[in-house]
Parts: sequence; C-alpha cells; structure tokens
Amino acid sequence: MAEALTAEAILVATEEVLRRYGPAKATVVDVAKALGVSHGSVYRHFATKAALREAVTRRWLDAIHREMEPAFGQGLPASEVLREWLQRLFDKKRRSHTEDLELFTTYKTLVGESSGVVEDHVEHLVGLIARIIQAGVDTHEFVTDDVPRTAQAVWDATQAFHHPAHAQEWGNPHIQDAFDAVVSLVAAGLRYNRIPSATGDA
Amino acid sequence: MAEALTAEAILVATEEVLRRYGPAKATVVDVAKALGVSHGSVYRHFATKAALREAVTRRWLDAIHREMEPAFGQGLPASEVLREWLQRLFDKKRRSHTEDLELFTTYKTLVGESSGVVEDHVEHLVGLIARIIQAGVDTHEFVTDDVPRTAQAVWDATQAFHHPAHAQEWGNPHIQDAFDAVVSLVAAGLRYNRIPSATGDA
DNA sequence: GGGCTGACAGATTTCAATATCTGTCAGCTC
DNA sequence: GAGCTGACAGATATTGAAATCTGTCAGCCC
Repeated sequence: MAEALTAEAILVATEEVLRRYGPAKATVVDVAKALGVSHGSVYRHFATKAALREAVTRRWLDAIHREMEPAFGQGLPASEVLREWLQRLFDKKRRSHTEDLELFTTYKTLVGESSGVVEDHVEHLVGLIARIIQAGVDTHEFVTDDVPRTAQAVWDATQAFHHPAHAQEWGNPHIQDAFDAVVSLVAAGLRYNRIPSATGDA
Repeated sequence: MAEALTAEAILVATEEVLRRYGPAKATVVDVAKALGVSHGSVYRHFATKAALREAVTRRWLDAIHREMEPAFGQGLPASEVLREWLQRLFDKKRRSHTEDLELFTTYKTLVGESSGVVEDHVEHLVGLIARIIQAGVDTHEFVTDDVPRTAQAVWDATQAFHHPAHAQEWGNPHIQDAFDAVVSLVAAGLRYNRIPSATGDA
C-alpha cells in the first residue's frame, strides 16, 4: 500500500492537473488518476470540486502573501518603501502574465470563481499598504486622518497595475512609465492629503 | 419608393436591433429586416458586420464626448472642476450599468471588439483631463512639469471608477466613499506633484 | 446607371443525441 | 472500522449534422 492520501497531496496533484489541462478541462477524475486513487477518495477530503479549486486558490494567494512583506528597516522613507512594494507587486503579476500566460489565465479563472478568498487576499494586501502608510505618518512624512481609508485609496488608484482585468495593457512598452507616474502622483498625495470624512468636503 | 437608404438610418436601426436582441444574437439580416430592405443593401454602406458595429460604437462614444465637456468658467478651483468631471463620468457609467445592464453589456461587448475606436475615445477623455490640469497649473493651484503625462496618471488612477471591468464593484454601497478617497488623494497629489521624468527618480 | 434584390458558397451557430463528469453511497479490504 | 472502491443518477460537456448567417455578385428596376 502507498502513503495515506492527504489533503496536501491532493492539492499538489490538482495544481499539476490544472497546469497541464487548464481550468476548463481539469476534472476530479483527472486528479484522482494522477494520484492513482478512485475519484471518490478525493471527495473524502474536499466536499465539492469548487471547494477543491478554492483550496488551490487560497494556497496560491497565501504564497503571494509571504512574498509581499514590506521592506521596512533599511532606513528608507515610507514613500520609497511604498514604491518598492507596489513595484514588486506589479512585477510579480506582470511577469506571471508574460512568462506563463496559461497559468496566469488558470489562476484568473479560479479567482473569478471564489470571490470570498480573493476578498481576504485583497484585505490582507491593503492591510500591508496601511502598515506602510502608518509608518510614514509616524515619521510625519505622510499626512492623513484615516489610514485604512487612505490605504484602500492607494490600492484602488493602482488597480491598473495589479487587477488581472488590466493585464493585456501590461505588455505595452510605456506601462512602466505609466506606473511611475501614478505612484509619484499617489506618493505626492500622501504627503499632503487630508481626505474629508465620508460626508464632508474640502 | 421609400426614402433612400442612408448610413445614418442603418446605424439607428442597428442600435435598435442591438438593444432588442443583444450583441450575440443581432444579425445583419435583422438590421435589414428592420429597415425593410435586403441585407445586401446594408453591405453597400458598411463593408463588413464588424465595420457596422464599430460605427455604432463610435457614434455612442461621440455622444459621451459631447456630455463630458469640463465645467470651466464658474469660478471653481481646478480641483473642484476635476472632481466634478470625474464624478460626472463615474455617475454616467454607473447609472448605465445599474439602470440598463443589458445595454451596458452590449456596449461592453462592442467596445471589446473595436480597440482602435476605444483608444481614440480614451485619448479624447485624457485630453479633457489635461485641459483641466493645465488650467490648474495656470493658476498655480497644481504643480507638474508634464501635463499630458499627469493627465494619463489621473486617468489610470481612477480606472476602478470608469473601466467596465470594475463595474461589478459599482453596486457596493461604499463605492462613493472609495471614489471620494481616490479623488482626494489624486487632487492632493496634483497640488504638489513633480513626477520625475521617465528615467530619473525622486 | 445607381441602387437594390435575392441566390449562392463558405463560415458560423444551433440543437439534440451521446459521452463524460460530479457527487453519493453500499460494500469491500486491510 | 477507517479509508477506499466502483457502480450509479443526475448534471454538464462534446460532437456532428442541420440550420442560419456573412459577404459576394449577376441581374433587375426605376
């Protein structure tokens, strides 16, 4: 008898099957075949095919979280930490789009299926931006009276450089220049921004 | 004999057919039927079905251009003109999405088909933003050493509120707050922004 | 003769029959 | 008996034949 079938082994096999056949063709039977078990066994660990795909997506997004820790502690100004962080995120997305379009499309499909997981992912990344902004506020480099709200605004203002719907523009040779322009604009805004609260106005 | 068949009449009929059947089902034969002519006659005015659809798209986008003239000349600061302009654009898109989802989807499809027309459209709107920014620079309200580049940055930073790919988020009750936060951040950035040129850095 | 028609070829879409897949579960195996 | 198998019902996807659509053009009509 082989090793016991674990959820982890199923996830690894599912990733492999998704990579090979793509999200449209990958079936639970394929995953079971790759593991040398009956497909009924897979359902012992994951209630539905959707749950299995969601678990793969979560795994993938968690790996991104690990790579997106902000680069504090090198004496850089907060604007530079923010710029580097956004650049790192952009590079990661852009590279995975240009170098492995099929895998990118696969994950884009998965992401479109499990909105809850993605909301958690976005919330996490916006939280990291908030930490960077807070550091800038602490050193009086940035001005804002609502850090979480401003972090969300930075996220929203840079959608063109991380939201997969904009991926087709990432091949444009001027895209890095456009990125620099937006980040500079945002960074300048952070230095002097006082966002009026939800009802008021400047 | 009826009136002579004009390109204009064909465009009107095509819009009607698209509205009625949607982009997937609308055929050139349907358009001809609505006009009471043979479909061969339509091809006398438009070389292909794609050209016909593109002409409808252009017509629609031109109508938007006419409604998006900036509100200068009321003594408002440039930041307020910009804010009102972006709000007007956002409202227009959001309303057409919530009040007539089918038509919105139709135009989204058409837009996806004719990228050249859309590029012209975006270029026009970014040009309008540039005019607003230039007015702000003239009164020393804004600071930037590259107006067109900054205008593009404002456009890119507000993608979440006009790009159709983000339309599903426009129903979120907090979306207006998110919009205000981004516009405030951008407006603050315009007051103090010096975007480094393509190669340099701050 | 300028503009329109309608028949046509090839491309695309539809539809229904067929095959495959998902999710369940009784029973087998170690 | 904990974990796995494999047969099964209903849901979904595939396929290929038939129908429809696009784009052309010779000829008709005012």
